Amino acid sequence: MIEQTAQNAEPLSLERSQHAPGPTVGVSVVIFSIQPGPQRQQLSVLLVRRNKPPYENQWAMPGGWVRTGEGLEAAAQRHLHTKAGLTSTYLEQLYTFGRPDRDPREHRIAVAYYALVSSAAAQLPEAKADREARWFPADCVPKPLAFDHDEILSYALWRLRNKVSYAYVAYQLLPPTFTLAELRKVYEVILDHPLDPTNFRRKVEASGTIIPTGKRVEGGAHRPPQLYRCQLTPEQLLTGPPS
Amino acid sequence: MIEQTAQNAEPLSLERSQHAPGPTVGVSVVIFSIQPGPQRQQLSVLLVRRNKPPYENQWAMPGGWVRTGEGLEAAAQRHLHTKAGLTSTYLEQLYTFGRPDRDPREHRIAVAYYALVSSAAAQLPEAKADREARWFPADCVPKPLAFDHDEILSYALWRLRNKVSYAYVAYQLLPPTFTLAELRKVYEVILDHPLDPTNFRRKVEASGTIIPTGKRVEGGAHRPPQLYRCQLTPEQLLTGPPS
DNA sequence: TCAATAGTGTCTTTGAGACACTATCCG
DNA sequence: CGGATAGTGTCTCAAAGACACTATTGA
Repeated sequence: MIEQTAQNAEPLSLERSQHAPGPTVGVSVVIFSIQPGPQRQQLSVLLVRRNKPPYENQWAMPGGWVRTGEGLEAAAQRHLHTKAGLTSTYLEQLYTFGRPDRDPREHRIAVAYYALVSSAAAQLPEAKADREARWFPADCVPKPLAFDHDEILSYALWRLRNKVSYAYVAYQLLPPTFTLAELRKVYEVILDHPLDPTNFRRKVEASGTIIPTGKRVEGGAHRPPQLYRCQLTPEQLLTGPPS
Repeated sequence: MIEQTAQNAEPLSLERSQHAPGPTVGVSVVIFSIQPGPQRQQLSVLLVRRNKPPYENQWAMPGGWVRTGEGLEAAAQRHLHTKAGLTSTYLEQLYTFGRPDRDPREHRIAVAYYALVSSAAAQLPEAKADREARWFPADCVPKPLAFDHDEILSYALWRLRNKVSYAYVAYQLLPPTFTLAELRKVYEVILDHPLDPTNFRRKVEASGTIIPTGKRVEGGAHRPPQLYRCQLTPEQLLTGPPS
């Protein structure tokens, strides 16, 4: 913890407030979405281009300071919104990166979050699109990223791939109603391998997390699939971190 | 992250360095060990007693400042050593707690770690034992703990119970050689329910993480069990966090 | 009718758990 | 020998996966 437990009472509080302010604190947000790629849907990450040193012109995950009195998640949401113009329904703390040399200017720790954004909500503001902010396929980002962001990204990918296989997070990447094929596609894109439609259907139906809307998709050239929506019980929403 | 990406360039860096220093940073360490209890072995947590406000005389997890230029894990190790007099073979980042009001004095974030200490290495220095630092059964700590440490502890417990069921971390709580019954006991104590000795043996043997030493325990009143030691491959050591 | 996707039924394999059984030690 | 713990063999059951099959649409 943070407070001293006075045995070994080095005069740390004094020392600290006057001479050693300690590391500063920021947040970084890895923003995931499914975006259309050259061939097919791809798991993508939103990056912003830095326009000042250090790492000028390199791409980085959006982020920034945490203000005094501001919660960590609130700070992440704020930067998500101001830097990328997006709002996310799902935000989860990833890991805190604290290597003293991760920022050449000073010792700053970064509390990293990752966010899931549905394709529908993933439109970038015109003003920023392409020049200042862009979606990149998650396995094909312009390396190296600024700071230690390559490391942050690869950990986020690892975590998302793990999480998707035991928690109901994939829904966050889809619009409110979706077909089973679309849901399966999300899993396939994240896990990067095909899934058996039969068994996938059985498993998802058995989980009780989707309910049929009764409606069907119209206008396709084939048999129209049913539309489902997601309904998670409080337990299924439990993501793990403290309540 | 931490650096601004100059679009939306509010003059944050200036503001920050002169007026708003942002939250300060500390670490907290939840230290686990298996300790003998009234009836049997128990999963225990090391707590230290605070001897100054705030929360004077209440129990808390050991921890303290992160120094400028010091890595987070190094800070955790340092406080583990100076506050509790222990050394740990296993230290893993848990979560970062940042509620602005978690410390009544100022906005401080706590990067929480948890440590596993073998029973052999869990002896507290005489000077501290009982008065300043003590092992408590993990499900029976003196509530409320200082700050938000109840929340940190319950999350650490949740995480340890999860982790033990899919990763090879239990060995960290045992001496270098151990019997299968001892290893099983560790699992039973953490998971808080009995395990079938037969199936436990099969599963552990199949995992290939233990190798028989050929030696046996002597002096028991019954058939002497074999001693094993643990050998983890690099893959099995992978705990998840970034390499 | 055909191509293509939606959706069903069923077999096999695998791993977890239950549990009866044998082995070996001490006193 | 008897009590206790170490260690083995085998059955059952449930979930995961493979895959052949039927259903329904537009063109």
